[in-house]
Amino acid sequence: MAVTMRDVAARAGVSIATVSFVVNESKPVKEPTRLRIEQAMAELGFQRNMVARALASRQTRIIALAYPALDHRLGWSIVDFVTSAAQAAADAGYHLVLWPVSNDATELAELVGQGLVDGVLLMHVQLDDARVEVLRPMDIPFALIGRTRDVEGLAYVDIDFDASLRVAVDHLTTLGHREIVLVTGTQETQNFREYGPYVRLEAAFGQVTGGPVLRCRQDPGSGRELATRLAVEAPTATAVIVADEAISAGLVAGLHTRGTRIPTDMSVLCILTSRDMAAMCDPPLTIVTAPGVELGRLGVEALLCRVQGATPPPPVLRAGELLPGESTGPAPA
Amino acid sequence: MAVTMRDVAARAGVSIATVSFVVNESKPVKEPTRLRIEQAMAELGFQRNMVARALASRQTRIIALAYPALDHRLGWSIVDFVTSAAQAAADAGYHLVLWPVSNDATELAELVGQGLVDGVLLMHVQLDDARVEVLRPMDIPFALIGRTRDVEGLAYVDIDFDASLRVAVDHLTTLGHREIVLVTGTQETQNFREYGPYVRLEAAFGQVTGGPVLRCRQDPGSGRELATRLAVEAPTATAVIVADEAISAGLVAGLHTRGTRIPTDMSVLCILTSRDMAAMCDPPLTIVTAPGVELGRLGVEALLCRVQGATPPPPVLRAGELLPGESTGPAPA
DNA sequence: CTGAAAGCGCTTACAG
DNA sequence: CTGAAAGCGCTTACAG
Repeated sequence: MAVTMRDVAARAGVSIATVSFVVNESKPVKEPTRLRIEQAMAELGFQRNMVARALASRQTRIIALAYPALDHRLGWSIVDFVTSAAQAAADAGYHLVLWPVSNDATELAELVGQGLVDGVLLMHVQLDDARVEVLRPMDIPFALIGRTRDVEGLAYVDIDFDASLRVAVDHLTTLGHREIVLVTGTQETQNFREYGPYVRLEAAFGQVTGGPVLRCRQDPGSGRELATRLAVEAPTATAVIVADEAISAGLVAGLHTRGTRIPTDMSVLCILTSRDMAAMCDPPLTIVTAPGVELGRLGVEALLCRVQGATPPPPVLRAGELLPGESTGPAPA
Repeated sequence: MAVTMRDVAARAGVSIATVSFVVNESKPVKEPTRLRIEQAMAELGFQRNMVARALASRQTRIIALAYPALDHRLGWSIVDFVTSAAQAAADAGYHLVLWPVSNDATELAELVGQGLVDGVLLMHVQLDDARVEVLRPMDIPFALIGRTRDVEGLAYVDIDFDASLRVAVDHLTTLGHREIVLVTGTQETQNFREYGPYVRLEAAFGQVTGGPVLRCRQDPGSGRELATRLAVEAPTATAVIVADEAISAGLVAGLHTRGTRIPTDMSVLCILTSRDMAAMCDPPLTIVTAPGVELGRLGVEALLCRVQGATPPPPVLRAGELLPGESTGPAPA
């Protein structure tokens, strides 16, 4: 039913090999021959069968995005990230398939063993990530969005947490704040520990300020309750840096409810989030952006370099940038 | 390098056909033979090559989720939806690939022509959707999340907008509100017109209340400005139903800034959004939920019925349910 | 119940 | 520059 290379070859009076050469531009073909073939293809509406091509060439041109569907709450900025990764793949002639895999990683091995994908992109990487150890010996190219403790030999793109955090702290200290709290998310499940972003932000925060860290479940309801905890556990703090989108909006709402004025009584800065998120709060939040769109594209590009055997690009770290809103102001006297 | 059926067959002393029969359980195989084969598979760590299987069986077991990446802003509830669709596909032994396609639909025809997918799931359906017309004659199964004006012969799952809106309006009228405004999003691009959800909500709203409709760009910043428009264009309204997540949070923040008290001066209800979204606002919003998780699963199931040639399930409409928050209250006297 | 063989629609050495 | 042919790793009538 579908038009095959055989049909095109017959119509153009050539062999299917020659058709393949022009379709793939894989070998020079004489002008007149090429024109005949191209015309035949156009007339018949030929489209090459990707599955057959995949089998013969040992390349599916599909890459997988593995994300731990169950073990970690997906933030909203994930939308930008995934969209941009899918688009970057499409631009390079690849397809992106979504693999919701549990973090125990055996599932990942099975999936890879099916031979359906040319490479795997891992997101939500933990410091010691079982998935990396599974993939390493499997001779399938992979790249990380995020990074493990030991990144020797790995292809990855990640946020520059040190720089991002410094941007946030600098902004606040310039405003006169001396007692700053950092809020990160909790590790929620057995299979999910030592999430890179939290560990690295906390480490950077410890170095720069030595201030206290509060951990909070990653949902707006818990963020709301955090307003109370903050008053109890860090009564003298004048500013808070929140490292999770879901928490921050809830926190702002919770502070409101308690009658804490932002930024008069308390400055709030949300780190690694989006402009839209900022505008949703009242007052509009000061944020340090999450480079999600950029990381999606860079991650796919890094992976495709490996897939295509090109020299892998050096690992990339991207810092977020400060977008001043109205949720931060001078420290109270 | 990889273990093939040929290897397994050799080791078990059978033909590859027989191996295939046990792998697929497609024909009865005598107990002892089956055991030998299963042992051989285990010893060799055999996994069948999905690409070869796809070529031979004419089924890739991949389904595509086509979403208009550029023409429409993705809401946050999309995360639940996509995750649930991917999971439902995985549960049924299928993979979900993301296709960011422009709305002009020729791209879609090309992608389908590649023979990579067994079926297509369309989201963000417009009343007259070019993609549906492209797909109809292409003898590839497809299903819609949402629905066109004419649904004759189509497989779809959608929100029950009439019922969902009625739930919202009932809640407000019970509280004594008589002047209610509906806020929907704008159609932003040439390629994107008459978005089903807005058209249907507006129609239902017209029938039930006859009240005014305001349209707003779908981002929190515009939602914020909407607070002012509301005062000008519907000065006597005491309640507003907002049909977009991005707008609603901005609106609440904007009302705050203007000094409008919620719900004392104005009740705000967000329709078709999530519990998390509700908790992010202050006060926590009263909402009618978006059945995103459920629709993701149902959409995949409807599509797979068609793919597998089963009798297609009857179209499903799901209403959201009311989750009372603190953003709605008695109408001011 | 099991096997030999054709075939899915391509790609890719190898000849010429 | 072009073609005949093997082969990618399976599935599936068709025999037996």
